[in-house]
Amino acid sequence: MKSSLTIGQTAKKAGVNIQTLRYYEGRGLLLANARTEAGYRLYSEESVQRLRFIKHAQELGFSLSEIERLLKLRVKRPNQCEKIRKEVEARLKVVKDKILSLRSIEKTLENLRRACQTRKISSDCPILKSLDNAKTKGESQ
Amino acid sequence: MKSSLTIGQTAKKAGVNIQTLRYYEGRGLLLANARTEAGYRLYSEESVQRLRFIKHAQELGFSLSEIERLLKLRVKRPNQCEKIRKEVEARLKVVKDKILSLRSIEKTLENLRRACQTRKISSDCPILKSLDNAKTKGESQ
DNA sequence: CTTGACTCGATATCTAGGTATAGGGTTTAT
DNA sequence: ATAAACCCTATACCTAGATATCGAGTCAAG
Repeated sequence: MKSSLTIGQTAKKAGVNIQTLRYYEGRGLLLANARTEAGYRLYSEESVQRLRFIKHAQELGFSLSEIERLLKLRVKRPNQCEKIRKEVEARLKVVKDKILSLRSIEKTLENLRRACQTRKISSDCPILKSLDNAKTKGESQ
Repeated sequence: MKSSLTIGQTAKKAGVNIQTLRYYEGRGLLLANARTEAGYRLYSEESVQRLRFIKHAQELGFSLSEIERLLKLRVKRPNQCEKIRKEVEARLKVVKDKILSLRSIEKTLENLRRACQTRKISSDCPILKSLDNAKTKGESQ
């Protein structure tokens, strides 16, 4: 017996708004599993999981289109393995870069915490240096 | 001799739009160091660094107000150490949580990459499970 | 068999974070 | 001394990602 949730139950479980589900459906990000006779959307537990993934990923700085790409990743047929592997590789790079940046901020904050404990004054902004491996999109002076 | 950059030079160096600088000034996120007689904004190298930090932090899912909090963190007077330490602790938790989530996604992607190489079919969506330690924020409307 | 909670689609509105434009002054290189 | 390339303020507009509202159909409980 597979669970069938109404849109309201699903939204509540995932902690999102009902219209958000309809909005995601419009974007093709989360489709209902089925509809009742009357046209009511029906969802499953996996829909809830999917919703939570989306919300979580947004907090990590992924846009809805990036999240779509992440959610599409799976090996359906062996012959498209190479294509998928390339895509996985690309997503992986983005994720690893984010982790590196965050670890750099983390280290700075930990230093700052230590400075607090030893009551050492830091008049300049310590966190500024943390991400200064910038991409330098522009050029030199 | 400290460098003085015009708004255009600053924007170019940081790879952002000129109006973005004016917008940030309005938000109190990045003030010009000074103004010329004619009212032209003047920036320093540190402004460029600050801009890059902002842009980078946005990609990690921080909002401008969160970024403001991060940039305000410094020990100005020893008597407010405890207050700052608490704030650092809070920011640190957010950062560490993000790292954990990303590491979980990273692991899933690495598994998927391995599955690709061994041509193992995965009909369901493997990435879904990665963040299933959800927070269940509560309810909707 | 009705009433209140729920759902539908369609459309309008909102917030965050910019980006563009208009009308006018300033600097710089020719 | 004039045109190109800046800069100024103010205001309008834009995109992403939701939320709210409207008028109407549906369902469950008394």
